[in-house]
Amino acid sequence: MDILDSLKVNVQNAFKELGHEVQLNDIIIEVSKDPTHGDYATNCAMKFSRFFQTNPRAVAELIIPKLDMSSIDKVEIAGPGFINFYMKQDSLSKIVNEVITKDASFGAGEKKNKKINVEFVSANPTGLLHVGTARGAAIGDCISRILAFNGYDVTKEYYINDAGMQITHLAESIYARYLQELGMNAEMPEDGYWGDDVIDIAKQLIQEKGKDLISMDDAERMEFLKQYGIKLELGRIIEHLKAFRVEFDVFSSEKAIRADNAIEKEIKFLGDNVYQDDGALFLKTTNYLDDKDRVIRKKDGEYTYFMPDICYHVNKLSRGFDNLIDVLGADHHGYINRMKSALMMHGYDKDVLHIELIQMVRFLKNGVEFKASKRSGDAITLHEICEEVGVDAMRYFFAMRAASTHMDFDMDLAKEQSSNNPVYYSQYAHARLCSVLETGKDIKLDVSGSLLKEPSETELLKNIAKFPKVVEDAGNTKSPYKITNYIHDLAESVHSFYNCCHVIDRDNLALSGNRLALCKATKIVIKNALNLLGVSAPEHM
RNA sequence: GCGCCUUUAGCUCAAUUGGAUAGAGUGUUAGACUACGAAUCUAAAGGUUACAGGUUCGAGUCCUGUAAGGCGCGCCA
Repeated sequence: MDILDSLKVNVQNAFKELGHEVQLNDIIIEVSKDPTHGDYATNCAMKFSRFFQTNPRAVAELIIPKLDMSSIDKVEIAGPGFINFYMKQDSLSKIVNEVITKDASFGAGEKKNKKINVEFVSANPTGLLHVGTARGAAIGDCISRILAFNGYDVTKEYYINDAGMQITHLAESIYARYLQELGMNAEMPEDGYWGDDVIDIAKQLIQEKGKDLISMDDAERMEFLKQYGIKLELGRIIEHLKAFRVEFDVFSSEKAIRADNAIEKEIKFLGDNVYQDDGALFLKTTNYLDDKDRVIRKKDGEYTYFMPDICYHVNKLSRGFDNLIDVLGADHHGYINRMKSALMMHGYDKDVLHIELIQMVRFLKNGVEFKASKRSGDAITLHEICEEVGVDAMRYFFAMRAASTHMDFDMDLAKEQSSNNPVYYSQYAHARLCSVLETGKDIKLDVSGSLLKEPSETELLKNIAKFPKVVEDAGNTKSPYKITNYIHDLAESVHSFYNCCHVIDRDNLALSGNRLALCKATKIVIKNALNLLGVSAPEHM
């Protein structure tokens, strides 16, 4: 049991002796920011003062004599009723051995035996991925990594919209380019895709098939072009995502979801929730969370995108997932209650589906907003920006802020800042530790940590001990930025420690062994944390 | 008009989910390498937490109202 948990249990037992049952989760132990407030503190005397009909400080007076002091050096009451803990040195320093023993698994949560499906990116395969999707890709991937580390069984999934109108437009665009490349007259369709990628596809098509397509009948050619286009576009998307260190476990196709009359069966299942009005079919989502009923089949007999999406979500749940997470752009927020309503018609709780909204990123070029669209083909691609800025910097940047914040991405700054980027601050801490360990590799490590007494050493010990709690919190709140903030704090205490404590002293091998062990433990934690963000932990920079 | 998100230091963001003197980065100013990596460190300055009320031992955080910005409100996806 780690130091924070044992303090919680300690406090819980003290309450029990006083005749009050308190939930472990309701006891908050915080790491004191100010050293004059001890190492750790709890507000529980204030929080539960109502049990005792007296003021918080008096409650603290009651609790303190009941505490088990075996790992605590000193306790004091402060301010309005905080209880500050001053820990015995060895109870803090034993974390060194624990981290080194657990190594890559330090910080990991216990197996939860729960399956979570995280769906993200899911961009239409009609062009290259642009930077706008990068934030969702980074955050979705980080959430998946964090949840997996927390002990959940995570499946990363990509939904391919391969049955809608966009794909038809893609096929038409490819054919127009194909004819043009063959020197014939052809106009691009009105809703066509003008990017260079479509021209590339047309060229490749000519190499493989020559002029064969011209003689095909319309329906056959259309079907062929759709499949061909999807295959190539999706192939490049996957390739670029892989370069961004994002890989999926499952790809689901809308076409496959629609197969076997799945939609008709679903409508039958929805039964009384479906009604006809003005020639269209509506779903009575207002019976649940929505403020408006939604059309599922248009007057012309076509289904709206909402309908197969319902089938898709039901399909995911039928595969045995306990929870679904969708990572969506904030412009889809109207979609949340509608989808939850549909799932509630299946008897699911509204919370089986969590939708993580990613706020828009505004791209600035020379200080001016840069609007780009995929259709016109002038969008900046994910691939381009990765090459210019670097994957580590990109991922760190997107993982740095809460998903709900509207953020600006300044292209010029991103490039120029590369040596000034916060990611290097954290990576440098790791590289520095590696370097020290290399220099002192002949000195025997002392994992007892018994000689670590400097304030900057204590600070470091408390910070690495906190890691499992940070991971848990980041998982529960699906907030990668909490990991990023933590890494920054940790790196700060590393640099601070490094500057005031000389690690390798050949005249004091005992102390050196202690400090090298601390370096090793810290290095492990930084690496584990960076890994949750998909950012590398270099040994040299 | 309705709904969602946002508003905290000059700028970009935190604040352990209601706790102690609201913290980091960046920018500004002043210092620190003949020791393990100066992509670093140590300081200083910078705040009426958009505004007005309310709830309580205690509010940046919760409630009500106001203002500003973004995004939605389609038988598009």
